Amino acid sequence: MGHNPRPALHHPTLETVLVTAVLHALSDETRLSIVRTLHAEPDGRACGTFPVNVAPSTLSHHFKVLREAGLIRQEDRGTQRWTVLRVREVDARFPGFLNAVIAATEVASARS
Amino acid sequence: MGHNPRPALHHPTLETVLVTAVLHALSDETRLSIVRTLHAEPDGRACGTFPVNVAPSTLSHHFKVLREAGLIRQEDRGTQRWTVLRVREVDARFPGFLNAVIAATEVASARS
DNA sequence: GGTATTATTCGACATATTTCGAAAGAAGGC
DNA sequence: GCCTTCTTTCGAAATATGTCGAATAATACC
Repeated sequence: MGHNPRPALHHPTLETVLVTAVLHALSDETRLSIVRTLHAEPDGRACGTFPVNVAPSTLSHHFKVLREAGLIRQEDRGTQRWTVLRVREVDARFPGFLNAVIAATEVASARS
Repeated sequence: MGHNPRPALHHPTLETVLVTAVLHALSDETRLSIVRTLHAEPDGRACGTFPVNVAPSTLSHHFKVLREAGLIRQEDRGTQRWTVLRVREVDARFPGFLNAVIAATEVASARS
């Protein structure tokens, strides 16, 4: 590999994450859309493949907020950064929360 | 009554409220504390009785955010403004969501 | 009408957050 | 080593948000 490998990403344990940080992370339209997409695709996705309308730098910002809120796990695969939702960990920490949020967004988009 | 009664407060129907607005409303420590307090007291409370540490003007701001997110209902009783959580309406619109959020905060405060 | 109580509004300030383009950087292929 | 691909970082700008004190305003009591 290269002589300066990318630094390892920090993934906080769910126990250290504030409830308000999680709620804040999900209160943004773009981040909520990312989480919905990942919830429907347990195998995850590469950064550049999400159906969102923001600049790549803004997307990096949003991934960072989600990662620091403990909602996603990311790892590098070649030039791509792969993202999965930390469903089990979030469900263990906040039982029923993620499903309720996803369900709430589905009602909203069904009405649109 | 007086000749200039206070204008009626606007309480949006839950159908018109964005999921992100609800999540945003709850992503603040003070507002989350208000919602927890109200969840435990279905009869509601007067504005000045909540165990929070902010100025009255800031509290008014937070009540406004919660009201506009459709989470609380407020009415005037003499010089007091009474507040209740709109539990049934929120549960009807976002089944399981409110309980999951409250449960999440209880885990958090149990760990403190 | 004056006073007390309760709460809001107003305006200002500080901080937080979202956004982007340009530059930078790592991995991979040739 | 160069080029391509993918993504991040940096710095800046705009917007959003939380905070407060002072002033305002309605209700209630006398």
